[in-house]
Amino acid sequence: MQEYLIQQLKGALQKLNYPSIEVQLEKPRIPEHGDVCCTIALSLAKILNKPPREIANEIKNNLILDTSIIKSVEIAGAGFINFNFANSAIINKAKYILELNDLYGKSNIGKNKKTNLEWVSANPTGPLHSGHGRQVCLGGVIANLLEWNGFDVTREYYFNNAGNQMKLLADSIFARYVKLCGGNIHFPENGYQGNYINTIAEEIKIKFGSTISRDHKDENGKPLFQSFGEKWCFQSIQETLHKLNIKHDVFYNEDSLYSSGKIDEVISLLRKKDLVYEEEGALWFRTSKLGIDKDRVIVKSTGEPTYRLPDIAYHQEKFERGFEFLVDIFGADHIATIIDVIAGLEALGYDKSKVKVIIHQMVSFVEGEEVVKMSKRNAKVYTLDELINDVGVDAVFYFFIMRSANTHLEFDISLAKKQSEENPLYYVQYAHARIASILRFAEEEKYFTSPIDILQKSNFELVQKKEEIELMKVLLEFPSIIIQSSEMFEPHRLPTYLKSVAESFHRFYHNNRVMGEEKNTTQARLAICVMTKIVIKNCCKILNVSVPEKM
RNA sequence: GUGCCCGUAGCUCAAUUGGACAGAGCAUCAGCCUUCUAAGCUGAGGGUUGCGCGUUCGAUUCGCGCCGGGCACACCA
Repeated sequence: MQEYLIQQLKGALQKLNYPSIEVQLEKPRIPEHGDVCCTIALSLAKILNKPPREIANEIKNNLILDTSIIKSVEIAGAGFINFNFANSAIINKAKYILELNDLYGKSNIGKNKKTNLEWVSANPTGPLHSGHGRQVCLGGVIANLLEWNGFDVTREYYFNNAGNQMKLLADSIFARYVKLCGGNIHFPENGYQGNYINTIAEEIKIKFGSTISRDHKDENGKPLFQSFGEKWCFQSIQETLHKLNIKHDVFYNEDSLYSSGKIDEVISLLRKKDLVYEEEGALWFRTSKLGIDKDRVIVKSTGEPTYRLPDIAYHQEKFERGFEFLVDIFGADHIATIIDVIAGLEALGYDKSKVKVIIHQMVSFVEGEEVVKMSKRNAKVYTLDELINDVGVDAVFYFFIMRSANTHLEFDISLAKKQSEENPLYYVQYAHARIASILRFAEEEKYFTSPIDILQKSNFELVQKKEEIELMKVLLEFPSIIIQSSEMFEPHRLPTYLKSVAESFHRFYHNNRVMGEEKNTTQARLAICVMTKIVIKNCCKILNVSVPEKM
């Protein structure tokens, strides 16, 4: 329908000998302004030096439109051209929803582009905490969205199990272990204080007795406290991800960047471009040459690189593995590093438009009036597991995705827990359950309920009511919502859209009885129910939210 | 102090990538169940989009300057 209109508008412009600027259609906010509108007359006004309404009128007079597709054309406001679609056109298009079913909403704008999405990437020093949830969910949904749009997505997790942080983990566990065994040693400064450290220490005590030393080796000859701690933490992280139905394809260890020589390679490449220099025993990256306020150290005087260097090498390595598009998701607290990494990549000759970095703002949790304190300092960490236990997987996804990533998110735990009308998740799920209930009834009454049967055997002429048409219009927006959300990396558009679907459905349901009307009308309305169910189901699938048959 | 993000109804947030009278939910108030799920529907009130300039036919959206909040500013990751 839209393509048709654009063609006709282009034709009219040609006839009028107007410059052929790009014709775009928009969806007006207010329904009275039509199903779609066109602002081309406004854009042309300046070029042609003519009042926009006059231009709009000329365009309108030169349009030849099929009335079975476009019902009406109106000039309004400053020079908007508003169009209304004919019901028959809407109905015909809506039939595709039944035909496509599980595939409805998919596109191929990604053209199979090899895409790497890296996220979560927490180091194995503890369980995921609730704040990680935002990133976990964002990445999960964005990966799904990209796949729905035809990208070839590899889900990747980058971790570092070397260095000071792991030693600190081991020291922390050992200190707790000694305490459990009746001894007393100083707990490391800045050590990890979570309760899980105790848990790990207890497990070690049970398994290895109470007399092993700090440098006790495991069966592979590695320091036991570190390797045990790492394994424990990684397993915890993976179990949490598993609960959320998140599966990474690749776990990439930072270590391989060193063993493969990638790190040294990056240094020598930067050196060739005169972007590094030595000072006070450290190696500095001349970021000030790249539009950044000051230079940064990339290799400490101890010989260890800072995180920037492996991060640059890692991104380079991803390109070398053949990825055409890299997507990273980071919390706002990483903003400074990303700028350096991108600058580094650009300096090495990579196209920064092939790297998309999504930065999400922090999350605060509230329980009723109370703010849930999250502190790494003390032992009171609200873990992601606890959050999942408190509100369930569906609410975790829905609430984290519901808001735009670049604003601070307030996660209301008590609201997410509530099994009541206040909870926006239920509004959507309830619509699905309602439809499922109607369909169960319809099956008993021997109506067609499968999409294919309905498509072939229903008389769509009988769909005439206002709420029926309005609902179909909303359902027809789905594919473009998916494309927009993906192109803009804004999955929060999905819950917003779902709400409008549920709203239109509930209104339709309230004003029109499905079962019990004349038989053909009943069948036609069942068709609308099935279409709606398909859209809710497909959208929820991307969101990782379940669609209950009963509530 | 410097960089990034945010500021929209009492609260939590939208706003189609610059469009028409800025929209929802919650909360408040008033209605609707003998019928397929009332976790629903209908209506009412509630706003100088933090403030001020500027660009534009047109600004919540873009630019500049203030004010307020968050995050980051290590030879930590």
